[in-house]
Amino acid sequence: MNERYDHANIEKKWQEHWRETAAFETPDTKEGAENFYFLTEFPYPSGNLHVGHWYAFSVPDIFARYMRMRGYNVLYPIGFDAFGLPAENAAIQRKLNPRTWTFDNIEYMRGQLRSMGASFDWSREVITADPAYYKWTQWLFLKLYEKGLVYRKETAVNWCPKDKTVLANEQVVNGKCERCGSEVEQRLMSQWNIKITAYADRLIDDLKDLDWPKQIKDAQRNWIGRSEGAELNFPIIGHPMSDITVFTTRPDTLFGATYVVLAPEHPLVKELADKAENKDEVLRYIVVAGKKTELERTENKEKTGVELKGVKAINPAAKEEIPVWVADYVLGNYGTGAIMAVPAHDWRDFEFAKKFNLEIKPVIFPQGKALSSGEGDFTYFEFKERYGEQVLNTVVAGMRNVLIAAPIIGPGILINSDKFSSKNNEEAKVEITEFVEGRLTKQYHLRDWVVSRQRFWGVPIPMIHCEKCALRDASGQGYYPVPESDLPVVLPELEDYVPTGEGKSPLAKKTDWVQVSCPHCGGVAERETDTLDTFVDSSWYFLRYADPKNGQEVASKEKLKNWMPVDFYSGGSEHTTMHLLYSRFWYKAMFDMGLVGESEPYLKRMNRGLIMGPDGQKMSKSKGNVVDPDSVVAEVGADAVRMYLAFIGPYNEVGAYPWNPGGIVGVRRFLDRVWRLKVGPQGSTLDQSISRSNLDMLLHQTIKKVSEDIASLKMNTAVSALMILLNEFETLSAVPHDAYRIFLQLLAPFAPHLAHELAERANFERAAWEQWPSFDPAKLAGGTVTIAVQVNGKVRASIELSVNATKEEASAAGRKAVEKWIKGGETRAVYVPGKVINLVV
RNA sequence: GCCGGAGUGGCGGAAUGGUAUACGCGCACGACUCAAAAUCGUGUCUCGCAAGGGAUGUGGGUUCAAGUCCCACCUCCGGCACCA
Repeated sequence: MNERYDHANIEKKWQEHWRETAAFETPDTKEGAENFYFLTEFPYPSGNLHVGHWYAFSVPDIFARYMRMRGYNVLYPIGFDAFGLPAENAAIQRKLNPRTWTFDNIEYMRGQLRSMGASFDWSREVITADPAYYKWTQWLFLKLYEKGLVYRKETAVNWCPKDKTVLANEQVVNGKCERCGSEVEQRLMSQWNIKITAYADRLIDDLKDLDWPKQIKDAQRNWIGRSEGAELNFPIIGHPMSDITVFTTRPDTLFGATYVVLAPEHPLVKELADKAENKDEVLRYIVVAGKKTELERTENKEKTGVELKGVKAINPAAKEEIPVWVADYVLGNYGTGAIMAVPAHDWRDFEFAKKFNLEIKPVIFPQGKALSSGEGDFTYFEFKERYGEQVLNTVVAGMRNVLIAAPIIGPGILINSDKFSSKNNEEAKVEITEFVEGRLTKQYHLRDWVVSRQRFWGVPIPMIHCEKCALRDASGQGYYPVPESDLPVVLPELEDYVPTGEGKSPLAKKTDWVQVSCPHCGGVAERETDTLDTFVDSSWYFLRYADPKNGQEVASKEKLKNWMPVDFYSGGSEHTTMHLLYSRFWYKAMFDMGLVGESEPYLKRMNRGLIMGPDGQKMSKSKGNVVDPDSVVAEVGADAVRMYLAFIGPYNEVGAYPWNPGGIVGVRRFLDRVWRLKVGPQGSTLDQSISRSNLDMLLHQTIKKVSEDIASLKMNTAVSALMILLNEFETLSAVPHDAYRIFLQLLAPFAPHLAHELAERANFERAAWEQWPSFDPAKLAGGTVTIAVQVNGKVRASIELSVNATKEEASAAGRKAVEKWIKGGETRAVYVPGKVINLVV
C-alpha cells in the first residue's frame, strides 16, 4: 500500500551496470550525432565530498543526460585538481605525505562521485598531479617563456606569512590570504611572472562575443580595470633631464593642475629629496610610508604627505610654477607613480589640498543650468549670451568659493584654460594632450600573474639557474629552460615538506635533485625550486580531456577539433576573476602559438548558486551545520538527493539556498508515489480512452515544459511539472502504458536509477525509451479554455470559452458573467485569446 | 564611492505586460489504526458573517491591464575601490 522503493539496491544495481557496460565512455565522434562538450569545474581532492560537490556535479548531470537523450554525443568529463596549498597543509597537519594524502582522497572521492549516478566518462579522467599531465603543464609554461610571456623579476609581491608563500593578486582578498585569512605582507622578491597584462585589451574586448552572464563579464572588465587617459610631462625647474611624467584620465583639466604628487616609491623621489630644503623630513616620510602594509595604506583614508620644499615643477599648459609633493595616496605600482593634482575636480586631490592649504583652481564649469540670477537658471552659454562675457567671467572667477564644499566631478565647459576655454571638456582631452605633447595611453588595474610558490606540492618550474652564466652575461639573469627532452621535471620525494619560510621552497633542501648541469654552459647549475601556482595547472585541463593519454603532445589537433571550444561550462562564482580569467588568457596565448583553433575556450558559461546549512549560514564544521551527503544518500537515495537539489531553485542563478531536510522528504515522497503508480496493461495507450480527455494535453505540455526548462537550467520548474503530471496520473484508475513511458523518459535525467528500473520492469525497449520524447504542438491546447473576465482591469469572473472564440463571442459571454458590475452599460473590450477579456466601462 | 544582481506567503520558490502566490515544505483538520509512524484526503496571503476590500520593499508614472516597463528612493547580496 504505502511501500517505499528499495533505493539502496536499485541504485547499486544500475551504477554497477553503467560501470560494467562503460555506458558513458564517450567516443571522439559518433555517427549521426553532434558532439557536445559539457564541462564542470573539476573538484579539489580535499578529503571527501560535501553537499556543494553534489550540487556542482549531480544537477549538471541532469543536463548531460538530457542532451545525451536528445541524441548528442556528450562529453561530461571528470578529473582532479590535485596540486596545491590546501592539500599540502592538510597533509602536513596530519603528518602525511601530500602525495599519499591526495591520491587516497582521490580514490575515496571516486567512489563517492560514482554514488551520484552521474554520467561521467571516467576513461578520460585527468589528474593534475600526475607526471603524465604536468609534463604538459611544464611544456606549455616553457612555450609561454619562448614567446616572452614568462619573465623573472624582482617586484613587491604578496607574501602570506602563515602559508609561507607568495600569492597572486587574485588570491589576496581585502589584504588577506584567500586560503588562510592571514594578513598579507608586501615583500620585495624575485619571482616568475606570467605576462597576462599583455592580453588585457583582448581579455576585455573579446568578452562581447561570449554567451556569458553579464555579471561575470562586468566583474572581469572591472578587475582588468582599463582606463584611458594620457601621459603628460611636467618639467622640473633646474632639473632639465628628468621631467615628472604623470598619468591622468582627465587631461582636459590640465590647466587646473596646481601641484604634482609623487608616490613614495617613485624613482625620482630620492634624487629630488636631495635638492629639497627639508630633505630629512622627506626621507622620514618615505620610511614611514614604506612600513605601512597595503591594508593600512588603503584603510586609513586620512591623507598624509610632505612637500619637497624648494623643488618646483611647471604646469606645461598654464606655464605656472607649481609645488611638488610626496604622498602615499598615490600608488607606486599604478600608472607612472606620479599624478598631477587637480583639486577643483577630484575628490582625493581636493581633500589633500584642503588639508595642506594648496591652491584650488576650477577649470570645468558644470553642465546644465548651473548659473542663477534674479531671472532664473541658465546654462553657461545662455548666461553668456544674456549678460555678456564680462559678467560671466566675474561669476566664474567667484567659483572658488563654491568649491569650498566639494569638487566638480562631472563633465562640463572649460574655463580658466586660455584658448581652450568654453570648449566641451571631452573634446578638450585630445586637444590639450596634443598641445603639451603628451601621449594618449591606457592603464590597467590588472597585474601580471605571479606564479612562483615557495611550496612543495606543485609542478616544479622547469627552469635552471646557472650562477656562472649569470655572471658572464651582463643582461641575463642566468636562467635557462629545461630542455624539452628532459620533461617532465618530476617532483621528487622529500622527507620534510614543511615550508621553510625563508622565501624558498622545501625542495631547495633536496640538493641531489637541485644540482644539474647548465643547459647553456654545461657547468654545475641549480634547478628552480619554486613550484607553479595551482591555477596554472587548471588553466588548460579541459584540453586534456579531449586526448587524456597522449604522450606526444598536449592533445592531438584532430581531437581538439572534435571537442573545443567547450560548449557549456558550469562552475562557481569564486572563479570569475581567477580561473576564468587565467584560462582565457592561457587559451589566447595558445591560439597565438597555433596550438588551438580559436581564441576563446568557453562559448557559454554559468555560475551556480551556493548550498547553505539548514540554518541559512554557510556550512562549516565550526558552526556545526554541515550536511553529510553520504548519510543522506544512505537514507533517501541518490535519486532523491539529485532531484531535491534540482528542485531547490533555478540552477543558473547565483543564489544561496539553505539545505532543507523537509524539502528532500517531499522529493522522496514523490519518488515513492512514482514507484507505487498503477500502470495500465502493456500496450494500453491514451487513445484507448481510459484516460481523461485532458491527460493528452497535459502530457504534451509537460514534455514541452520539461524540455525547455532543462535546456535553460530551470530544473526547479521542470521538477514541478513532473509533480503536476504525477498528481494527474494518480486520479486515473491506471496510467496508459505509453503515457507512463513518456513520464519515465522525462524523469530519467533527474532520477536515472529509478527511471531505468521502472522502465526495465515495464519491459520498455531500451532503444525506444532512452531517447528524449517530443511533443505534438497540436496537442498543447484543448477545445475549450478558461479565461478571466475583467472589468476595468479587475478580475470579476472566469468563463469557459472555445479556443476559437471570436472577440464578439468572448465579450458577449464576458458581459453576461459580469452583468452585476456593468449593469448593461456601454463597454469596450480588449480580448487576449486564451487569457483574458477586459471590459472597459 | 563605482559596477552588477535581487526584494513575492511561516519557508524554498512560480508567474511570454493578461486570473499573483504554481510545485514542494510546514501547519491545521479528517480518514486508516487500539495507538503511533507511514500513507491518503481537505484546507491554508490578509481584513470581512457576507457582499466586497487590500497585498509582490517605498513613492510616483506609462497602459484597457504592471510582480513584470519607466523615474526616484530604501534594504540586502556579490564584485571593485586612494587605480588619478
